[in-house]
Amino acid sequence: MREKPGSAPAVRLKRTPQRLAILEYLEGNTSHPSAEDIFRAVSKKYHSMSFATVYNTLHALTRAGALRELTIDPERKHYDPDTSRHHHLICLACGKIFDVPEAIRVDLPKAMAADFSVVGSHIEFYGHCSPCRNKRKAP
Amino acid sequence: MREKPGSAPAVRLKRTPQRLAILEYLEGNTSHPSAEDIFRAVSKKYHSMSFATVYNTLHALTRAGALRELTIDPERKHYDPDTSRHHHLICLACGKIFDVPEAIRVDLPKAMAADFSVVGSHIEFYGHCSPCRNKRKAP
DNA sequence: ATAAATGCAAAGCATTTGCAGTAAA
DNA sequence: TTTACTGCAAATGCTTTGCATTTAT
Repeated sequence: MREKPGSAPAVRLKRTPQRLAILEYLEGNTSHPSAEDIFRAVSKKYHSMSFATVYNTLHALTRAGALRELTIDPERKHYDPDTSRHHHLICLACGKIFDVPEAIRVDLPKAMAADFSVVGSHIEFYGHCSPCRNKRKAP
Repeated sequence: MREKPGSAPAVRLKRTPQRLAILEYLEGNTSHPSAEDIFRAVSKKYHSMSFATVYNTLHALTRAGALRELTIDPERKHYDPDTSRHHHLICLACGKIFDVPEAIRVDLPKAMAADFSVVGSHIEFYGHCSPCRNKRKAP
């Protein structure tokens, strides 16, 4: 089961320095970091940072609709500060996640459209990015 | 990082009764069970069944290309015995996963097509199945 | 003041692994 | 007989939680 979008509770979020640091790291970040990536990056400036705070902030931001949780990598969750409709490409060699601007509009086949109300969709592309493709050719 | 498809090792699989029971349960199953679902179902007949064996079998079948691991549910993996190209729909209310026959062919935007070689793609639809829609109206 | 956030450690789950015994081949 | 599989238990890794303390409002 997953979090229902649009059900942001009316909680006032406190602007703590830890949260601001996480927000700053996330701002415009297109690397789709995991919680650990975020923890490591922010810890450099903030030695007292804890995982609990990272997860707490991530959840708060997700609930507030400012962040999107990605369930692409079977090993761990990744976080995307870009909440606009777009898709992703995962390199099978290096594991990096890339943005794919939505230009593609997908619809349910007519036969199913009557039985489901679709709220959103997400495409995952699997393939190889050029650095990894080149590594293959010249090892 | 994820398992590269098509790299099935040349290991001879043994047809143990446990594996056959798991295979039988999976055969034609469209419920997209989790490892625990499978464990519970097969345990009824097979009291000695262990999780290690379930996971072991699941990996073996996945490596052999007879099974597809789904990374849709953030909580746990689900398994799909249908390895043909198709997509999925997840009900946001009940969490059930439904098959969406591929009829939709998606391509990378031209701008990216030069930088990636795409091996496959998978669409996840989010919405509500009719039972859940009806429950909403009449609670 | 007061409600929420932090940080630590412990707990929770899903999944993996080591290994001795067991059973296909 | 050889090689793989089973099942148990312990270990791992990501994520969550409880709680006393601190901090933003």
